[in-house]
Amino acid sequence: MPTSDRAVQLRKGVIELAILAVLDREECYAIEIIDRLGAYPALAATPGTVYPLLARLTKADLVGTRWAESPGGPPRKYYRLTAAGRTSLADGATAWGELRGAMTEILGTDAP
Amino acid sequence: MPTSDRAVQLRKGVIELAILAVLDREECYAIEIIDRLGAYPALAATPGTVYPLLARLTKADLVGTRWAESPGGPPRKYYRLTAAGRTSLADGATAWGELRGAMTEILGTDAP
DNA sequence: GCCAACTACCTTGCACTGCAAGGATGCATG
DNA sequence: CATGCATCCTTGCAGTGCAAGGTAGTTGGC
Repeated sequence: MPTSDRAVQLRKGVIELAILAVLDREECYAIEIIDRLGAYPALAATPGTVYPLLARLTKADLVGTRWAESPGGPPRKYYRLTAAGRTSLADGATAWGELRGAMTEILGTDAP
Repeated sequence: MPTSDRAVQLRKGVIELAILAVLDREECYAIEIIDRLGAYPALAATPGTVYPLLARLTKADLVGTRWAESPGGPPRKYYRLTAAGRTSLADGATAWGELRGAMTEILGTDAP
């Protein structure tokens, strides 16, 4: 077992959680994911970050892939959540909530 | 400068920010800091994490140190924020707020 | 036809972080 | 003095994020 504690993973893997959340909304290909994250400056990630991460997620069976033609350009590899991915997303969201709550208390700054 | 972008740092350095926040409230020695963080399971950290981190913060002049006798036991090294540390804490809190906002939107789960 | 530009895929190598494990030292009590 | 406790700290590993760079298919001007 690499790390049984979810919270520990979370502190490093905020982007992973964000990607799972994006894919929970709709099937996307990599560059689409990068664009979606780029809409939030705090979450912006580069291909060098996203591609290895998607490879990890695929290997862990949290996402599945599908090739599809594109209307002009090379074919696209679409990613979507598996059942395990949805479970992992739910766990991650819970852990995120705990981290967020703890940080809010410790920072003492309450923002709406 | 290793990293000019604060948000990038934050994703890895949540614990660093938490420690700055603890020291903003009161001067502490290392084991006290570990106990304060341990009050929040999501932020719990071990000595192996905290000592090197405090060494980094000291070297970066974000915290200062002071030795003081203890009532039974070896002397204690107390840490407190410097002016630069307070600035860094404020910056970090802002970056955290942005990350929190982005994650809240992307997760779609709105919790108060 | 053919070359440039664009889109899309992916890999390599480095620096930093978090952590488990383990040491070193001073004080108190049997 | 020997044991226990509080306190300090270091070493070495695994994992993450990222800049930089590399491959391949499609389109469009010439």
